[in-house]
Amino acid sequence: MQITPAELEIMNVLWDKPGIGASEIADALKHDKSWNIRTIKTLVARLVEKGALGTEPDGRRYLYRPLVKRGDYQKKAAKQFVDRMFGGRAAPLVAHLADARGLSKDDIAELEKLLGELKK
Amino acid sequence: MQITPAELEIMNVLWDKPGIGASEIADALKHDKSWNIRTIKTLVARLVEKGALGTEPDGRRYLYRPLVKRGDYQKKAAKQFVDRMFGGRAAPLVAHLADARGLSKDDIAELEKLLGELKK
DNA sequence: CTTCATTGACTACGTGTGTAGTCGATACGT
DNA sequence: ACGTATCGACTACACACGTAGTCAATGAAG
Repeated sequence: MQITPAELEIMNVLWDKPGIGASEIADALKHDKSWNIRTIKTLVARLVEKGALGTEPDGRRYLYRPLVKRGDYQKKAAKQFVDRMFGGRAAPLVAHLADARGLSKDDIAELEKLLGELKK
Repeated sequence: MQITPAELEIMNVLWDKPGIGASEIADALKHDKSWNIRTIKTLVARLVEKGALGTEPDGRRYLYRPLVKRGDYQKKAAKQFVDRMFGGRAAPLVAHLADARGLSKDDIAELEKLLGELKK
């Protein structure tokens, strides 16, 4: 189930707020993206075709809802990315994120907690 | 500087062994990928066009060498990926990797060391 | 009821990407 | 010297992707 970057924007909206129609998706994206409603509908249609979204009739329109869980997709994508870019090693990835100031103090604290749990 | 997944395979070979020609790249990839030498040459040509690879004549052929440092590219790609998939938060990414068994004991130890340094 | 907006279905189109073929020049084996 | 393998340059082509237009039906607003 390949989801492209543009499609992912749609998925993110629907993961946050499942069961809305195309125009509501457009509203949710209006501030970050300046996508034509047509563009959004095309992306949604492709996601339905791919099986990433399910439809539910609501009058003369559809409501959409993710069929893929956000966490599942993230997990798969993360593994793929690390495999491709870092030969499967996670540590260098984290090092780079730190270096790119991608890690806040909170992140670091969270990671420490995580590692504590993993060691058990 | 956009590098596609297929192109990245080429870059990985050249980051490991800079200054080789197209046929040596083909040799290095022969076991994992079954790419026609033409395909490899096309990918290499595109990378040269993009400025990701430099050329150096060697008789009637070229030797290639990365103009982009592996670490720099990894860092940029990592940041992009985390932004897109996790809204910039690294911790959930690491959690997913752990869950996908993408983290070995060594990784965990390495990450702990890393976090120790980051806290300073 | 007429007009206008909105909807899903279908179509379009430039660029990117994976995968490779053609061609003319040249090096290499015999 | 001659055929063959190989090189770089150029070309090809299908499918993916971002971006949007057309069309016929339908619903909403006046």
